[in-house]
Amino acid sequence: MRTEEKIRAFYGAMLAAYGPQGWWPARTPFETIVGAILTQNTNWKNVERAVANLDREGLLAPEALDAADAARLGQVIRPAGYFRVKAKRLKNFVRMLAEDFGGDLDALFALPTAALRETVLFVTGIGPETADSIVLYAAGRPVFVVDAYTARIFFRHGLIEAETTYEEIQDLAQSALAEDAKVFGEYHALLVAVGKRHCKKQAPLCEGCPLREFLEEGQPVAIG
DNA sequence: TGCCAGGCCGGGT
DNA sequence: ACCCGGCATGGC
Repeated sequence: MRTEEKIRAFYGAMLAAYGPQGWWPARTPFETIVGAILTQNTNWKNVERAVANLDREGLLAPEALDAADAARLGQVIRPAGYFRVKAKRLKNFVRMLAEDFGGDLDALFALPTAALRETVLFVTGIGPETADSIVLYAAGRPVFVVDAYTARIFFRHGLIEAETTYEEIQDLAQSALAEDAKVFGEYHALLVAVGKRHCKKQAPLCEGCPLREFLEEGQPVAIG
């Protein structure tokens, strides 16, 4: 099976196994952005606590975050880990939003996709994955989000090299799939679902993995 | 109990 | 242009 065929086949297999994931798990686009920043290299469970704290403190709004003291904000989001760094990153985003878009998320989202991505990416603390998560899940644009699970699963199935870059993986996925935000969103969420259950860093738990049928015969599933 | 989680930055080479 | 240490909490 060719690489792009395989990427398409993965989708059906994952969907059949787990059903639609309905990502991003947030009530508003702004909460999606906050979650995207907080979940950097962090267990989602911890992010949920931090988001609940923000909500309780009335900080799930751009103006409130912009006005909040960074040290206090850090304490509120503490369960998410890297709390000092992430407090700064959240504030970096809302500062940009205030300065360049009058604090209006819809004004930011009025940008064409490429400009939107670049603008968000320019914020210190927002890298490619976080930017794409925002562009896809908060703004609803068709960009494919690549994360650690994406790279690991694709690599272990021989679809990419260990050195393949973020943009290369993204291009690969986007060329294999229809340009559809809904599909991209489900695909990424499903990869995370598979990854959490069956593709941990140490030890590929291929037993019961819905993608197991796509492994080459006798393929030794390299760790990486 | 150590390893890992839905990354990214900044300084050094 | 890479390479790497640092950032931090909670789950298993």
